[in-house]
Parts: sequence; C-alpha cells; structure tokens
Amino acid sequence: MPDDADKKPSRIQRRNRSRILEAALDVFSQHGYRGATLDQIAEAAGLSKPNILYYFDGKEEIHVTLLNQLMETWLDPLVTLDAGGDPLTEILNYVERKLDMAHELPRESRLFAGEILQGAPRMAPHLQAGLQPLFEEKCAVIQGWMDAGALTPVDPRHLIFSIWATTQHYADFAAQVRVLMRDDPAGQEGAAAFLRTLFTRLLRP
Amino acid sequence: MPDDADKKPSRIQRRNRSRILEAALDVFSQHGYRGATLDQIAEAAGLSKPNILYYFDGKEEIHVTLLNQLMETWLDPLVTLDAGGDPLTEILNYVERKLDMAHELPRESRLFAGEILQGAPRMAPHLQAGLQPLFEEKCAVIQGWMDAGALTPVDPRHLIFSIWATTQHYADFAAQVRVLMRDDPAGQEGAAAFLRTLFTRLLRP
DNA sequence: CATAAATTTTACCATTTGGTAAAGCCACGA
DNA sequence: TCGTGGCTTTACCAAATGGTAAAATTTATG
Repeated sequence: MPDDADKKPSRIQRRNRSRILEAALDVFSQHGYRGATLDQIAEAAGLSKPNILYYFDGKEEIHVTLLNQLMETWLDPLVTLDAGGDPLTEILNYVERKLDMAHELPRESRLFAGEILQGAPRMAPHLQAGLQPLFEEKCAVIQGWMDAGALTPVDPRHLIFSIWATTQHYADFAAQVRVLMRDDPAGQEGAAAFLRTLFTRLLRP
Repeated sequence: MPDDADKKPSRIQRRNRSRILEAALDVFSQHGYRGATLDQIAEAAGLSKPNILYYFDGKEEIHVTLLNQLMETWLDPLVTLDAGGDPLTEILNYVERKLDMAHELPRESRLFAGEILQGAPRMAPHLQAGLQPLFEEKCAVIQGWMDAGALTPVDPRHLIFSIWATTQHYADFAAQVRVLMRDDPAGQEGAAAFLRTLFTRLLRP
C-alpha cells in the first residue's frame, strides 16, 4: 500500500495521487462532499475507481487530504501580515492577496466554503488548532496598530471577517455575480478598486 | 393527489406540507441537496417517507418549493429600499435588515448559499428573472444618490455585493465565526456596530 | 532476462436511497 | 351505520454508490 507513511512515494504514485487530488478538487468543490461520487472523481482523474482506492483509503481521506493542503495556502496571506509594516498598506495588501486568491483559486474557496457551510464536520479541529491562534495573533497586531493611532479603531475580529466575506464572495457566489455583472470584463478590476476604497475609508485615521 | 393546483388544500394538507417544508429546510440547509435524504426529512417531519411523497412529487420538488418561498423573503429588504428616503439611512437600514435576517433565518441563508455555491443549478432562472431586474433598479437608485452628491461615488454593484457578503457571512460561516469569537455573547451587537461604521465611513460624503 | 514488487483491471458485494403499488385506516356526510 | 374519498402504512424495487478480492499486468531491479 502506498499509504504507508514510511517509504518515499514513487514517480507513479506522486503523479497519480496529484491527478486524483486535482480531479477531486473539481468534483468536491462543485458538488460538495456528499454530492461527489468516486466514479466522478475516477473519470475526471482518468483512472478506475478501484485504482483510486489503491491510492487513498476512501472518499473521506481524499476530502480530508484536500482540506489539509488547502489550509496552508488559505492562511498564508494572513501569516504574512507583518506587524512591522505600514498598517494601512499591510491591510490593503492582505485584501488584495485574498481577492487574487478568490480569482485564481475559486475551487479551493468553494471547497472551504462548503465545508464551513455544513458546520465544518471534517475541519473543526483544524479551525481550532490552526486558524484560531493565528487569528488571535493577528487581531492583536491590528489592535496594536489601532491603539497606536495608526488606524481607525474598530473590532479587529469583525474587520477580518469583513475582509474574508467580501473577497471570498467573488469566488463562492460567482454564479450570482456572473448573472448580475452580465459578464462585465472589468469586473475583477472593479472589485479590487472598490475594496481598496472600502477599507481605506474605514481605516485611514 | 393534493398536488393538483385546482382545489383548496385541506387543514391536514396545509399542516403536513408545512411540516415537511420546515423539516426539509433543516435538512437541506445542513447537508445540501444531495447530502439530504428523504428518510432524514421524513424523520424530522414525523412522517413516513411514502407519506412525504404523497404531498410532494419528489425530493427535487421539495427543494424547489423551498427555494421559491425563500426568494421572496430574501429580496424583501432590497425591495423596500426607498428612492425617496435619506440615502445613507436607507443603505444603513438595508444593512441592518440583512444582518437581522442572517441572525434570524440562518437556515434560509445557508440554503441559498449552498445553491449558489454549486452554480445555482436549480435557481439560475430565478436569479435572472427575479433578482437581476431588482438589482439593476436599485443600482440605478444608488447611482442617482451618488450623482446627486448625497453619497460617496463607488460602483453600486460592488457596494451591494459587499453588503450581501458581510451580512450573510455571519449565517453562512457561523461554524467558523463561533470558533473565532469564542461564543462571545456580544458578537451580534458587535457585528451590527462594525457594519454601521464600515458603510457609514465608506458612503458619507 | 527473470523475478519480485508495484500497479491496474475485472468481477463482485452490501448498503443506501429515491421512488412505487397496493392494502389499510379514518373522518365525515348521507 | 355505511360508504366514500382523503390520508397513511407496509412491503417492496431498481439504481447508484462506496468499497473489496483477487487475478492480470506493468515496472523496477538484480
């Protein structure tokens, strides 16, 4: 079994595991955990169903693997928020990076959203252990900036929520945005400009 | 069959249909369309599965009925946005009503979010026919206010998106918010105050 | 090349799930 | 009290789905 954690994976293993994860990201992000089937994933990956189960112990393990990988990418922009940088610039860069991610990694955004939407059944530990400490650390950084008078004082927790909400909206609600923007090609630029204005006007002292 | 559209529904029919819809809202909003089963809905409704299929033609009809009912409630706050009122007050009231809905009707919010997240497969027509005209009408109203100098000029479309995103976030991502707010009882008040500040500072000329 | 190990396929299986047929029950008006 | 029509239950079914066993095949290695 290739799942044994001790030995190095072969070339074939790396190739097929990543094929499977790529296909599973497509399928899970579009249909949700329960709505996705191993047959769909198998077809999208160009492998047979039993072959997929040769590389992963089951449907759930694929999903969890995807979620774990996602967490790193997802939290990275927040990790790089620098307490030593210029406060407003740091926040605006964070907003911009999150918005870029929504545009470049919409499947990841939707996978995450679907999981949280259903009560985070497979991710509650990760939220508690991985996200919560980081969140509180960065809230403290932002609070420090506000105490120093470098930013308008607001609750940093709600500030971060509003950044997540407004940026991820463009990925998670893309079906709606597409209808209402009538496929305006300048939509992406417009969103970036709007959010820059929104958070600048909120935070500039 | 009670599905015939011609006759008036009996007392029993009204009671059981509403029981089923109430149960289905619970189950669909928690597990998504595919993740929900008729057995779950039946148990939650206190009825047998065949009995549920006596009142609805199938799983999909229950889901669609729920979505249709939802649209009215959902769009109502936007409908009542009054072109004749004070611009900033109108917007802030809209934000407040949307936030109240997120707190009072989180299942409805999640049902809607789940549907959009998966590409709105059962609601695209409704979006086009119901939401789009209303959206464009209200965008024009807001644009008028901005042209008149009553509000800071920003793209009204992105403004509305940001209102939807920030308010619905508290329902759709409740599992995450709960972890990060550590069950702070003042969370609801805090959100309202933050959003009031956010949109006031954005829009006040 | 020969052989062992890794990979893939074929043929299944048990459970779940949306849905149906038909018998039984029950309220209510004649 | 007896039908009659609306409602409910029992007993099913076919398809889909996650998963397995084991044979067959390919790949790496001495």
